[in-house]
Amino acid sequence: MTHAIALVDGNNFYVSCQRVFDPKLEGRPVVVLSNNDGCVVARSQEVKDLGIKMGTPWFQIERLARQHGILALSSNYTLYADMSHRMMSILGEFSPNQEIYSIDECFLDFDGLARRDLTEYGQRIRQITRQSIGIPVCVGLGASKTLAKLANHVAKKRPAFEGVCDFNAMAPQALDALLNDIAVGEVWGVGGRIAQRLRALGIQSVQDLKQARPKIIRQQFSVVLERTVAELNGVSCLALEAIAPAKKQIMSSRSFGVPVTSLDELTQAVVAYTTRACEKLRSQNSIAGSIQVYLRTNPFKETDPQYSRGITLSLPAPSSDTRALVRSAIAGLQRIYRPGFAYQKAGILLDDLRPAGIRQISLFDDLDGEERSQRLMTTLDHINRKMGRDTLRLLGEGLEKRWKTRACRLTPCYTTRLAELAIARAI
DNA sequence: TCTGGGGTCCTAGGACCC
DNA sequence: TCTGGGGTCCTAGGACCC
Repeated sequence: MTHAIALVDGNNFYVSCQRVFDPKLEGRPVVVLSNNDGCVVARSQEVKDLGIKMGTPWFQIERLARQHGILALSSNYTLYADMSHRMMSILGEFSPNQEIYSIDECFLDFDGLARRDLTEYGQRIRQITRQSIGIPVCVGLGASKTLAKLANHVAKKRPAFEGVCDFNAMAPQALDALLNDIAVGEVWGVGGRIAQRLRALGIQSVQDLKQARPKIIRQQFSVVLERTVAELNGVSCLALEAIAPAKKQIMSSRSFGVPVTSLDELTQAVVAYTTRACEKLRSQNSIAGSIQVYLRTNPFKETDPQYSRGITLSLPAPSSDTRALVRSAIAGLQRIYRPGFAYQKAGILLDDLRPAGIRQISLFDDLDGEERSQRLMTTLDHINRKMGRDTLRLLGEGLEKRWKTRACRLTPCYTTRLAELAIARAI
């Protein structure tokens, strides 16, 4: 039996979230910038029509932006995360089996609904989501995740489909003709490099890749791309993962708002990043066995002396205690720091993660101390959840935080902070 | 002046073992 | 001149995704 898998995603998600709370943005060209107000990470349709590409540095298009009245906003991840939760819980109502794949997209399993008119069902999903939270979405359907992603691309790019495209409902010849008309680089898992190599082999369109010999693809590329070919042929190789597996690494890194030279300030930043990563670590109930610290100067400033280094330290014992991980992180930083450079970024990576509670106990372990540590961290997390992030924190983060990321165009946290609720006025 | 952050998976190659 | 074969584990690096 043919599977029916849907991919639903929010159109221009970050921009759409902003528009829900500020109607003045409707119909205007709007971009959302990455951390540090660096690059364009979301664009409204008006901006896409101007030919501005994803990832363009803001300073390169500032003049163009003034000409066309483009409004730029700092990214407000608190808002997007909250809107994402709401959207996902609405979409989850349409299938017993949902995989949340990213902040703005999820797969839905429609296998049990095979008798329904799924195109109509897709339209209903769009309508309800729009009504409930004001986010426009598109729906793609196919027999595998890869096909569902591709169908979603078609639903977005080709107005004739009106936001819903079901490959399963198309005649085989019509589908082949459509796939023949889509560049191979649009396939999920085919990035710039692989697309280039495929083209060199004469594989230009999605249809070409679908018809490629799996054995050759495996030889020339990898087992991953071989799987993609199978998926394009309707053989589902990638299962829907309704329960997100625990992360294997947890990273926290940021570019600085201003260049940083002193070990003191780098230490503050590293303490802050480690604190964040440990919160994430504990929230998935894991402990870390090792931590990597790295720092680097700004590679774009080619005239400046460059330095980039990282170091991995094994912890004396796997832990999720912020204090223990911070100790290791600082020790690592001290070993790789060199004075005389203008640093642009630092980060840490928690690695060798495993579930808390499963570990080898050694003769010298301080079990009482460990219990105290756990109680302390639980209390810390509880207070910070209740009273707001950073209510309780290590002094090592510093107070002034000159190095903090820039966000000059930040909008309010409309849905998560009482003081920043949107205000509606009746006229 | 100004160029993001956070993840995953796979492969190749070296070290080491029997 | 000739110089085993097969396995595991680890790490670094590449490619991809959003």
